[in-house]
Amino acid sequence: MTITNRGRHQTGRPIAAKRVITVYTTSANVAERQSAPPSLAISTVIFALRPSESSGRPTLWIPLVRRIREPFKGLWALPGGPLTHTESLQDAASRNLRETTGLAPSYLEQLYAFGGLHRSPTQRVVSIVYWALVQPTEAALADESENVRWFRADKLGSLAFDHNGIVDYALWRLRNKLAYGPIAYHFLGEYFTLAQVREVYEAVLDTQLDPANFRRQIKSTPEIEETGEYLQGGKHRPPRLYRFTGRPGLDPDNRSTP
Amino acid sequence: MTITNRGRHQTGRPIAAKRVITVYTTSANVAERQSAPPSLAISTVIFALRPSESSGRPTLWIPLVRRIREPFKGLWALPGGPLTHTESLQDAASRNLRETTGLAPSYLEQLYAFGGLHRSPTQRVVSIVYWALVQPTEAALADESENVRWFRADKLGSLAFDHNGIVDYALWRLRNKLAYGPIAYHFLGEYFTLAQVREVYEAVLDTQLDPANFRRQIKSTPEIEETGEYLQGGKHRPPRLYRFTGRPGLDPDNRSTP
DNA sequence: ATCAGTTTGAGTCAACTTGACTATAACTAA
DNA sequence: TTAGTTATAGTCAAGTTGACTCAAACTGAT
Repeated sequence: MTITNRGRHQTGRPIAAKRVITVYTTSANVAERQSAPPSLAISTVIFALRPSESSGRPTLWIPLVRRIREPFKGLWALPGGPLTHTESLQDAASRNLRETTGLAPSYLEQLYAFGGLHRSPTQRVVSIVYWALVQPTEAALADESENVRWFRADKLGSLAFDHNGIVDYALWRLRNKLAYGPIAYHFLGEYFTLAQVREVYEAVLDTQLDPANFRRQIKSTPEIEETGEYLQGGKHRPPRLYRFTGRPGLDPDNRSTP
Repeated sequence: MTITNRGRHQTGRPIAAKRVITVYTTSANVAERQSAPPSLAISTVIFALRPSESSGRPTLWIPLVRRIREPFKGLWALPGGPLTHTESLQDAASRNLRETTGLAPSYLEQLYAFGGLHRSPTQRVVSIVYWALVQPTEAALADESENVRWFRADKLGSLAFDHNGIVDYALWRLRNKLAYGPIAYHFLGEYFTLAQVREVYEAVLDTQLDPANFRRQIKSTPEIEETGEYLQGGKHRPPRLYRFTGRPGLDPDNRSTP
């Protein structure tokens, strides 16, 4: 939509009016590629917390899939795929996530539409990228195979296409949202202690936070609710369990959902 | 890009592999439409400050274009058009802006990719929407015609497609950015007084702000610089002129530009 | 039973920020 | 010269933040 004009150059639809006949094929030549509309793909940057091998403390991990064909055959890339006609962008991201990693996200938000001319050497592709958070219980069950593997977010190596830049941007966004919005809870289960929330912040922002000040700040946010429950089993005073009562929504797809 | 799979269901490219032959035409039937890839359009929400007719104080205005064909023929819509193959998303937005309104934006940022299934009654369209700020000197020169007209942002009436929702979201984003980031200056020229900055805030946020407190806060931001110049000509003490020294960049397209 | 070790959770205090408000400065117009 | 207007500095109380102290409540070892 959004096809508008002043009655001079443009004609209603993007390509329609010329009655272009386009043959898509994997070996399309340059002329054919130039007349084809840019392909549209959906990708997702998925974040989960998993214990680091060294320290055991939670750290940020991202699942990637290995490319099994050119371009960038053999390199790791973000999970993604085409957009089908019967699903919205967010549904496509969701489906994609499920198909490649077996995961159901607890938070899913559009990140950005990447459409630079030379993102792929073979084709003009516009990628609409989402970012997702999954809970550790989910992440532990996630499919892992020869072609799907989890990586520490700070040790990714060189990825296919412009995916390193996309991950950097997703990380920036995640840190930003964490600092300003109630997002940390989507990394956790329904009940959690304030220390667990702090561990999320410490892992994502890569800093140490003062426990006393942190709990004061978190407790002052309205989206969190005390329960009467306590987490037993530690070698110390049992911490109280809390529950998240807020709703995610900020972007247009989520804003109206009640 | 981002076409990845586990070697089972998917095949490299979205549609390519089946060697589909697709005929695009304005009267394409349902079967043809379903096999065509979703069309990609670029639209822009353009904001400028113009004096209100009633009070004379600056208020937010948006240029719209009239649709000259179905669907929604006769209704007002956001300026937009197709994405060509030789331009990036941002360039397409920029060109579009220039072609429909004659404007050059002083700020341009991606807003969101809208891709709901039923946004257009005739076609599946994914719109990548940008939002732009233009300076009032520019806005005053802007083309206006039978099919291009400026509207007050708070009095738009019913627009084509889902454009009312898009404008609402753009407004929300503008207000957010204004509150947290150095964005107000893009509504103004190179030199400005602190009172002018305050007028921008008051117009966009639709509130009254205390002049003394406002100047204290603004002066504490590093992106602003005192000049030795003063604005003469008022019926009062001449205010000092300031200059904006920061850079816009936050999203991936702008982050690296030095 | 008691004690050492741990984390939870409340509280204190100084530095800083914010909103409401006062006062003076510097111009124009009458 | 004076009234009107906005610019700009400053004060003060309330609220927030970061560094820090300390008691509470558990476990495990002695």
